[in-house]
Amino acid sequence: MPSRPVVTRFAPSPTGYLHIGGARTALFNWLFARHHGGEFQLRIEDTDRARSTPEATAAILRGMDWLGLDHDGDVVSQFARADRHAEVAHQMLDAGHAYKCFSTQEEIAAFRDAAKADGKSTLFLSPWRDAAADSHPDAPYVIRMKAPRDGQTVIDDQVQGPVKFENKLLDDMICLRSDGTPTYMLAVVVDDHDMGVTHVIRGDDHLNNAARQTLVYTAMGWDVPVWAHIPLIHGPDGKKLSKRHGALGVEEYQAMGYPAEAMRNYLARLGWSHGNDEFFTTAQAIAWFGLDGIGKSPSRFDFKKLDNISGQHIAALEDQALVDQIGAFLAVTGQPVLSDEQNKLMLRGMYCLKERAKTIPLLIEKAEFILTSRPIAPDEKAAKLLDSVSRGILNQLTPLLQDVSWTRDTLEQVATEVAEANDAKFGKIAGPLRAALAGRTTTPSVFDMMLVIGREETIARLTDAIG
RNA sequence: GGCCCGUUCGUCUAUCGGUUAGGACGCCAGGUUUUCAACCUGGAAAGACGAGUUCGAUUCUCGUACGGGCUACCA
Repeated sequence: MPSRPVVTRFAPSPTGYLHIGGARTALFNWLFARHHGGEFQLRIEDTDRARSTPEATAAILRGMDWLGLDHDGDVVSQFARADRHAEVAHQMLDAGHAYKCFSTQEEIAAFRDAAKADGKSTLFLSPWRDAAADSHPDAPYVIRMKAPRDGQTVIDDQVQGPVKFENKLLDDMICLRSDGTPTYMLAVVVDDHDMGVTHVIRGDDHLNNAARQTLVYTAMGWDVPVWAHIPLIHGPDGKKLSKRHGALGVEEYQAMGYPAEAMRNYLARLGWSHGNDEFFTTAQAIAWFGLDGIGKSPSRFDFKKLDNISGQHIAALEDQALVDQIGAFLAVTGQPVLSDEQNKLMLRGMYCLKERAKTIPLLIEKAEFILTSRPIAPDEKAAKLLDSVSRGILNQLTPLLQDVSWTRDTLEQVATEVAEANDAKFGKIAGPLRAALAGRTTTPSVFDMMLVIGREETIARLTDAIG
């Protein structure tokens, strides 16, 4: 293994939002770099000018930022390095590793159509590969790699194992287009080399490309990076993830209220494992992550499991961190943020909220009794519980609350006594109490609510309900 | 069509020739309970198929089937 420090990179093309598969690829690269104390770099592959947009770049950056995948150094624009790519293409040309090809796109397309019709290989063998310079016409040309026609190229992939490719099946890929711009195939190699990338961790849709790219490394005399091609994430139906599966962009997950910590945990677990560990912190993931833990088969995205993991993280997060996350969530989703007073109450009540929510919005829903204010308008179900009999019992309870010590034990004792005095169990008055305090039928424990909002507010709400 | 990769409970996965094939999510049943959630106990649930190697295959090899990827002057 090289003694060079580990350098990984995530290299998305800015043609849309950061999708969930890309996010996982980024996460693996990030975890690997952090595990080794190396660098994680970000490169935007924007050489396709027609499809690249600054909006997409911004969305990718936002997604990375939300997931907490911080990169080292500046964001590299592949397009900005076009001159360097052209330089390398010409170096290969000068060294005899590449050649000028004057075949037009129409000629090549016609060849392929014919080959396809005949059921023959569509591999295009340029007639210009060995043409003498004095036979070159004065016409536009591309620079093609002069790939070896014999032997084989082996990709020693850290996930897939050794993969062999017959060189005769590899085409002379275009490095520089006829307009002088570089192709991705060339640019990716030049950039990875120049950026000092030691480990290329990417989707296995690039596995075939790795063979042709290896040829460029070899031609230039550069070190070939360590390859790790990870399986793609599939949709619930096992097919390739696509828009019809919904929720593809990471920002949508943010908007659904999954904590970033939970997303990192779930995404890491998708295709990577560390024994039977399911729930872990980011710090643990960094400590444990390695290429040998990556599986070889594609995995499917499962919201049920994400929900579960998310719930565990919410329960485990610090109260203040959760209050902060609620604030961030509200801001991102364009909702009014909480007042200082509400935040204070949220912090005080978080202990009885966080054990029961799988996502941030669910957490907010459970906190309705904190966020609401008098007079409380009970919803339909709650209103039903506040019948005359129940109101009568609450009327007995309310004055007793005036002087008891405001602790869970005494509140529970008083409530139970009132219930028994009415020949009922506590369960009988829990519903009406809940309805009166929150105006809802699903809330935290009634005693927890009383403790959080305090004696004065409790009595006021009960008095309102008694009417 | 050609090349490449993959295939363990419904899902995510453990297993690195010898296990009653383990865990998690989900599901079902029961328990607890102050609604929801949580929690506790129990349960159903898997090696795609066929050969071969071996004393012994989920594990190694080959074939088949199925799924996926690539096959652009896209990335």
